Amino acid sequence: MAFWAGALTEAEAQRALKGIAERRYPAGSYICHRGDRLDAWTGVVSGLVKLGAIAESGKAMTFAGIAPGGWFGEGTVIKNEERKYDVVALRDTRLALLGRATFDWLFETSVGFNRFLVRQLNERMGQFIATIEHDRIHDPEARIARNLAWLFNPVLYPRAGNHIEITQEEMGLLAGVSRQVANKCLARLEAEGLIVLERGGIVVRDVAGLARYDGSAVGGR
DNA sequence: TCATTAAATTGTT
DNA sequence: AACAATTTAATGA
Repeated sequence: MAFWAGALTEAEAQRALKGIAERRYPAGSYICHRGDRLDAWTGVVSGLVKLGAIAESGKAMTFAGIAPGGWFGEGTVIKNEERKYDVVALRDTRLALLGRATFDWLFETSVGFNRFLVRQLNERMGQFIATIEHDRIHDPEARIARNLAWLFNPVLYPRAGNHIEITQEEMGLLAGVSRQVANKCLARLEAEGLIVLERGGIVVRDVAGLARYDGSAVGGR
């Protein structure tokens, strides 16, 4: 089961399990649109989803990519408001949905659950701050690097290892660039020793290096 | 186990 | 966007 369940007591975990439903989404489908009311805290069981929004200017913006083991939507559930972003399945995806009633119960009852939430919110905050600091990232290579680093955040996605299964096409969808550009950028990042490319996957050698990548580092332009 | 084929992914133009 | 090259998965002898 989900790793946050480890922070719960036996009784809490059992009740949480009963409140969870699972749904499947085919690749490319919208899980929900901005403005929808989806009263569930959502976890990625398998697959890959993207949180993002379309600005009024028409520019697409990615807030975060969520890999298996990642959970999102707690803000929407806690504040009982509409979604502030779009959620898209980048590939065939299975989601675990924790209903509002159960979420509220855990929120009121479980110390472990709240610890987990605070940790998660704090980590997200740090991620956004880092994004704002670097501001206006138009360099596609830097965007690829940042999105990759997000996927390897050890707090948000506590998987073991430094390998992720993701195609270059999916990487491009995440960063908002074409597959061709993603291909070139990844090749450069590999040349700089930050990552190693595999077929259908990427091995990260230097997560910190990716996180602070600003396009002016090594081979910079 | 090996050969053939289909599908997916990557590298280029 | 289209094409070629490469790798993997599936199938059947």
